[in-house]
Amino acid sequence: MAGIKDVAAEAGLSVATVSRVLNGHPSVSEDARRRVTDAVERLGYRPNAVARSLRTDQTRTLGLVISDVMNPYFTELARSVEEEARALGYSVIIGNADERPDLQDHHVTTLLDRRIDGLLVSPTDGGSPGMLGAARAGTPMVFVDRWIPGVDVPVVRSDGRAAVRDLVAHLHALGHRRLAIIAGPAATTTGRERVDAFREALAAHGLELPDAYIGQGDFQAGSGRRVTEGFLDLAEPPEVVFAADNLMALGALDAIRARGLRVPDDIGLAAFDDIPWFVHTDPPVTAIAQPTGELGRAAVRALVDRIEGRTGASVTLPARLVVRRSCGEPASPESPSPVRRSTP
Amino acid sequence: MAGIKDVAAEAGLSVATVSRVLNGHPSVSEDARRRVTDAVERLGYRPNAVARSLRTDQTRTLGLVISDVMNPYFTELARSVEEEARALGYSVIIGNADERPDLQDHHVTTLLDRRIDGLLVSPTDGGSPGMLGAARAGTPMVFVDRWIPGVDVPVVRSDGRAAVRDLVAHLHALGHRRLAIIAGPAATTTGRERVDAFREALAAHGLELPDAYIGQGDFQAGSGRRVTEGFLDLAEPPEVVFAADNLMALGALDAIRARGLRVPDDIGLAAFDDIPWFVHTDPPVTAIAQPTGELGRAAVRALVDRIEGRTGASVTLPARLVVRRSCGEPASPESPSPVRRSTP
DNA sequence: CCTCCTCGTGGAATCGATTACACGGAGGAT
DNA sequence: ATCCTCCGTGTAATCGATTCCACGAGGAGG
Repeated sequence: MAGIKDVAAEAGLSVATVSRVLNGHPSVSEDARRRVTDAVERLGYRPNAVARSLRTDQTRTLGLVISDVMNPYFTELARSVEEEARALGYSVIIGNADERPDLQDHHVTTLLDRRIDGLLVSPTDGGSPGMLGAARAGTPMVFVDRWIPGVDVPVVRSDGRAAVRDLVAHLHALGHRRLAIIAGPAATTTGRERVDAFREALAAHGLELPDAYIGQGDFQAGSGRRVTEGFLDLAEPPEVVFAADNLMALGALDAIRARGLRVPDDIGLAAFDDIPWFVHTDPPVTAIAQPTGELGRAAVRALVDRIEGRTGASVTLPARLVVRRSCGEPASPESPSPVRRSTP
Repeated sequence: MAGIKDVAAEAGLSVATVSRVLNGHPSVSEDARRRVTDAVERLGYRPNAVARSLRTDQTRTLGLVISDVMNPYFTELARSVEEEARALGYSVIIGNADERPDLQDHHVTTLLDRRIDGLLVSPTDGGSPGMLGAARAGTPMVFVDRWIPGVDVPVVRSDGRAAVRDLVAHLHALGHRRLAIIAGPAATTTGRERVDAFREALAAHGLELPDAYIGQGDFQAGSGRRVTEGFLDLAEPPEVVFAADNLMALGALDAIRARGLRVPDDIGLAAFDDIPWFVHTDPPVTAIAQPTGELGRAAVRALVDRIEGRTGASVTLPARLVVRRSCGEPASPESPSPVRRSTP
């Protein structure tokens, strides 16, 4: 492949001048500029990004370490991250941690070895050594969706508290009193937060959240199924199950269907994270929707701010409730709260 | 960040020896080896992959340019590609072309600029200039899922011909005669192939595929909706719609529901590409399942074979029909063909 | 006419690794 | 004792870019 030397030879100039033309440096004559661009054209020359990165100590690349690519929520996040990064002149390398701390660390170290300019992470657990090390070492970094308390890194996330309150109000208005939750891993912030918000919202209606109604999941479909089976085996099963992510909701749907039960008549279902498929499930699933695309874009902007020496602050965006039919039809036509209803 | 020189100083040896230890070169004394590993440990040294790549002219990185990350089929493909690559000691950089040739070219050139060792592509269209150039320039390359005829690059894909025959036999046995298809872009091989296979299978049953029953889609949900609306507006609408991918099936479901029609009573639906959500839609969707994970793994193996100087041949794996309820219940209890039935 | 700036350009150092080659010392063969 | 071989190690070239510094030409100002 042609190198900068070949271009210089072809243009009859030095590599220094060629480099200056390539980087839009002002002090180059119009004539030289033309000869260089012509030579580049003729040779089909493309600069070697590896060599350039070595010299300039920047790769114009962002690392994104995600908990689980197969989760549509994270897929959408990854997509918006890549879009915004591209708009800002950066590439993105995605690492899929699959909810495994060891894999997360593997990706973090690999990305650091490649000298990415900044790191976007939605941490799997309370903080793997490699990640903490990166944060301490001063690698520009931003947490997205989940974060690690006590680590001084901006967080871009959405606050589901209000939406969970809306959800509980909606369920309460529907007459449901025994509400259960399939929680995420206690080591993740989103895992804990959603349970807390749920419990709080319940309390506001004078309801309790007994331990039997808190199932421990891991954000994967399988755990949603297992936990739901446990709920259904209870002497007094819950009237509604709230899954803390969309994959566990899918598992819950599995378990319910396997028993020959029907949603919402026999048991209601709601989920955190809205996805296109929830419109088409049987029945359509009531869910809490995060502004996923906006989160991804905000995270990239915050990270690039840090990289380029600006401040790059934390961002929190509200989630909102999307009512569908999986918890039962409202008895009265009016909405239980100022909440948008999706088209059926 | 500590460099190899710092390690050499710390260990009281030359950079050459340090490098030899790091790369497991045999001719190093046990003593030197220990002193180096100790120094590495103390300094928390990690080799700079950028510098290493510049010198060795290999990045141990694969590029994967995918048509659409939001499509669960490609997500799963990407996941299996990354897994197999990791097992073989390679990283993967994913580029999302979003079914846009210009974006595809953007990613191909970016990846080439970064000097990736090999390229995995599922081409969006008949072949963008950058991609063709890469193939001609001798970049190790493998097509996955889709390919470009006339370009000498191994192809890893699945053959849906037999499964489509099974599907048509199934529909025919159910009594359906007016069968329509939502085709993919004619510029893609999968777009054309699926229509051809469908038409062929129809012919085997003495059925025709009139032009009015071929809708032109683009593998995105929106086109599935539009095409389906067209079908429903026909004086004699089809009894079953076969979508050439899962996203267009989702769109079809939208369109059908918007008219207040029911599947399968009013109209049947089948899709190419099976995904977990099809089990939970209303009703569960009959689909043709590709061995996605195996495709991704085979593609990586073929590509790495090429990179490392071995041959790396094309691979074709069969797809299979998964019968669910979206085309109607079989009148008689026996299966119409030797086909697996999924659990309801 | 001389001096001083500015501008365009080229030479060469540099980034952090790998690796060809040279070299010194130890040990075996003669 | 001499020579050869082999082994472990170090010196320096190299990969392909960027960029500091020096240099020469040409114009402005004295």
